[in-house]
Amino acid sequence: MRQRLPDQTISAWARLQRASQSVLSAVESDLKAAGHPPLAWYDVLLELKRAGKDGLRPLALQSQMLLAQYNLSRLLDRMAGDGYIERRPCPNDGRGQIVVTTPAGRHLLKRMWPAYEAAIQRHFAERLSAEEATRLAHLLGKLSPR
Amino acid sequence: MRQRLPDQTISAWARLQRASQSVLSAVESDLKAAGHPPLAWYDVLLELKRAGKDGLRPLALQSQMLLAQYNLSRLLDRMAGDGYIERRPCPNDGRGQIVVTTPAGRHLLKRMWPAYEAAIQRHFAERLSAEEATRLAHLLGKLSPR
DNA sequence: TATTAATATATGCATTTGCATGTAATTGTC
DNA sequence: GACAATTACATGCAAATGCATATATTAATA
Repeated sequence: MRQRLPDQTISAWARLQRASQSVLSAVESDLKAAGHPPLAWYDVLLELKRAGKDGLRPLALQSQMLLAQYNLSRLLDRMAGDGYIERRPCPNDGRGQIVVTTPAGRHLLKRMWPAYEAAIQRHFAERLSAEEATRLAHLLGKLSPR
Repeated sequence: MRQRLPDQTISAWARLQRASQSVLSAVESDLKAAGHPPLAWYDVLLELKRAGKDGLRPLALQSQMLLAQYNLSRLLDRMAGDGYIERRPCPNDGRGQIVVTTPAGRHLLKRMWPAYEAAIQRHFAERLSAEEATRLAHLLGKLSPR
């Protein structure tokens, strides 16, 4: 321990816990109320869409989403079980897979967005000015890998 | 849906998810590596300590920690099982309880702090200047209840 | 003051997470 | 090019979480 933490730091830390907990669970709750699957499903589908035709290796999804390997593996199980994604063998690497969205998955992504956008608006965006959002994004960017 | 979300807002939102996930799990992991219970245990003990001699109703802890009622109930089960807290009948309200720390609980709070402080330093504080921490605290404060 | 509604907390059961480890393929080394 | 080490992903089992509902008590109403 090099030095005692200053009060503003402790306060920022406490608020990070509270704010993320509060906003994330409110958004999750709105999604569920609209009859949709959890946020993580949306995130997976979005990453896959961004990745395009070739899909993504689970490994890449993992580091993008900061999800534990076994959690992603089971999340993909569930999403594949519901027909939203497909696992394909990876041509370059026999151990790996390529994950791609199905048409149903791409459709789900579209269907979820209105509820998701409204939830972000209600629980997050509404509480910040444009400038505040920019500053917050900048500060939070310092806290996660790359 | 009143309006499309601006890009900075979406970016801030995405970074809130990533940053909180990244930092919280890193801190949890350091605590566990040091042989300590999860963060939530520390939070409970700290709130109880702040509340002083009279302890707290679970209801109060719940809203302070933004924890679901059943989750808090079971968290208290575990902590009581390990002897860190005690549930006492509530004099004013026969339905309720008063939760207080035991000596072992107060001791745990002290023992956990060095590892916790170091983890906050390493994964959070180190990445922000004092001024940035202040600004971050201010912005995050807008996002959670009161 | 019965009776109904609301509140505080607990709990059975299904789902999810975490941990440890398994399996199969690939890479590195000699 | 054989063999050990590493990597990618899966999985059995225990713990935690979420959901629905139960139980006991207090507050509200008629």
